[in-house]
Amino acid sequence: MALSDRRESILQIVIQDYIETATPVASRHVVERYALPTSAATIRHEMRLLESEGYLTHPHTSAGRVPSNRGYRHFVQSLMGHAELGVAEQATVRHQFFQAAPAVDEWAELAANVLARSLGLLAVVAPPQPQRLRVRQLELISLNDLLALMIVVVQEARVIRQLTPLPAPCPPEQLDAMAHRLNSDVNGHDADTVRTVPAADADEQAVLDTLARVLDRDVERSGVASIAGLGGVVGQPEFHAEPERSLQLIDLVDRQAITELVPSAALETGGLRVLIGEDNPSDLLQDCSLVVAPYGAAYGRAGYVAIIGPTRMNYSRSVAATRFHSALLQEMMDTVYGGAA
Amino acid sequence: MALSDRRESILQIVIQDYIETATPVASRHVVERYALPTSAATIRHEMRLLESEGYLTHPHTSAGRVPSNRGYRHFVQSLMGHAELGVAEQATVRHQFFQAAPAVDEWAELAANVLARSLGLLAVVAPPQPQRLRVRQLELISLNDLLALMIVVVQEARVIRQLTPLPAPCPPEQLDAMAHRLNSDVNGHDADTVRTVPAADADEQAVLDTLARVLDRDVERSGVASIAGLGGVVGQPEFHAEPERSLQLIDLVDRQAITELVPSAALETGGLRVLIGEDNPSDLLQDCSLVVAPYGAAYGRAGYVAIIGPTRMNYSRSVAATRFHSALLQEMMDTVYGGAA
DNA sequence: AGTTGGCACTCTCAGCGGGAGAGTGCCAGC
DNA sequence: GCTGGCACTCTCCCGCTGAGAGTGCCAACT
Repeated sequence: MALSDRRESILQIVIQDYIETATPVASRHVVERYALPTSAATIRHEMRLLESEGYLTHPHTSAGRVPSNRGYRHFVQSLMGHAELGVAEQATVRHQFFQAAPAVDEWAELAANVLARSLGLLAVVAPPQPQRLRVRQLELISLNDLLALMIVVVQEARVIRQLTPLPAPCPPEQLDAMAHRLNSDVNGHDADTVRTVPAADADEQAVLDTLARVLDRDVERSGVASIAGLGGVVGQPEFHAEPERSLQLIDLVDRQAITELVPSAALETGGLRVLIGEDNPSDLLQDCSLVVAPYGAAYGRAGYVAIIGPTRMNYSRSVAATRFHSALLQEMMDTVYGGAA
Repeated sequence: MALSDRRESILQIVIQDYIETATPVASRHVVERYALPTSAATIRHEMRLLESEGYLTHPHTSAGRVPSNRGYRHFVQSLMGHAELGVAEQATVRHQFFQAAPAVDEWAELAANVLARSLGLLAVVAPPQPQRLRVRQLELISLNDLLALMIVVVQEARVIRQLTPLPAPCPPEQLDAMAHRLNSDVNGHDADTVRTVPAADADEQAVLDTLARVLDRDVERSGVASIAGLGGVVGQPEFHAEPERSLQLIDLVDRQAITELVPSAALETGGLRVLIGEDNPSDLLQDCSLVVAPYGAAYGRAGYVAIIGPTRMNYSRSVAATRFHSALLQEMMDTVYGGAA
């Protein structure tokens, strides 16, 4: 059902006020602060109707109004408009990114930090996860006759290091020769192909085995997300009241488990999504909202930029920042790895 | 002053009981639980004397005894004995480490996680920070004619990636040739020496400049510590009571600022140290204890393994685990990088 | 029909007081 | 030097109360 213009603007005022103050907003407060040309009684009447339609709630009889999840949802869809980050802020962030080392996971780390700081909420940024890694260059460094350090540069711009035990003693020069020989055999190949390369001796076999194993292992590892802003989010008043809630969240972050709560469903749609309260798949985020946007789908399983906070978060800023960062990460990946993909 | 044997054993019982239960320990509780051959009144008398000597305190008149910082200090120095990790646990941890990628910072990450999990406290592990980085191999990958990706493998077993803009257009084959040419010039050199290498053209100059810059920058970056176990430590009862305290700590962790609170003074002595309560240099850790052990001093500024928790932590386990992990990290560095240092 | 002032009603929150419980401190006797 | 007994003190929990904040509704007004 459609809301009258006045009712919509009252809803908007209530939500924005509540987002700002975190206290239930009273009718009198609304007319005074926003200098409305009506009396408190009228606002009260409208609020009552908004409540009966499910947009607002009431913690208890003698408290002001609080937006319901439905209210937030309407706000996000129709009321909030399309905010963008300020040009100055955009420029600052861009600058930081181009200064950083050009590794997707370091970008993710940086993005999480910047987002967390600027929004005061929890930010989770995961790099895209390639389906497979292909060897670009293999180097073997002799530590002693029975132990070598393997360094693999892969086309997907990661570098992997791994210790390899050598079954038969192998002096440095021999190891160099082996690396040189193997390089042409494995160049451009992924784990499965590496497994089909024939080995000249036991040491070569050991090296090839290790190589195939780390190529598989690092596919997993490259999807690891960066998390920042825990301090900001547990400092929010909603967590202040309920310590168990904060503990759950802290534990989730500490164990890196929030990563699994960013629903893959949200990523399949391909665009930015806002999940409010019970939209959220996990019970642990029941009173929280999630803003998430994917990026880099061309480089494997898509990465994402996500913001998690209380349902009373600043959606406008969160959405703008999330959109900007996901686009920026996409752009940077295209610039740096676009040719190689 | 020396304590009588009985008084010492009572002190030990009180401390161990308090560490376990986190509740003030009463005289009657002591005689019952530990089946002492004396009456509660006697214990009470002894406790009173221990209190007058400063080893115990009293939250209020009708509460049991709680160890004072002095009490903990005495416990750590004289009462606790020399605990070691169980052989099975040692073997498990060792195994995990040799499975992992052989990069100091990943070891640090792993150590922090293992420690945090096994102790339920906050663990901070910093890798040693080399004074300078020396180039082992330089690779340049052409992204487009004006942008290259530089990959530098340094002798200190780190790999650095950085974008480099090229002032003059440079096709891929030309870039490969440049990398090949430069490799012999920079091999084994640090930032300062790289700056003295003459450049053949503007592009080479740009590459060399970038190289010198990232060598300097990554010296900083390589000292970054890993932190784990926040969930465990704020779940401790002492934090439950005071939410502001937890918030401060969470914020410290979130901003990576605890790293600066592990006092460098504690590292200069060269061995394991236990700092209890006001021993601690920072006000923010006033009610906390810190167990810290350095390692890898041969590889630059020493790294460290640190445990942070409430003063009521299990010192015996913490010290044993810290000692074991610092020794293990030392050993692993010697095995893997010992030759190169 | 929409708006407004007024007023009763409801619910929270902070502060107060008292009773139960836990432990100590001390004393007198062994 | 040890012990049982007992008074004393302090916390914690419970229920109560009064103030304050806001609403809901009604009757009157435009």
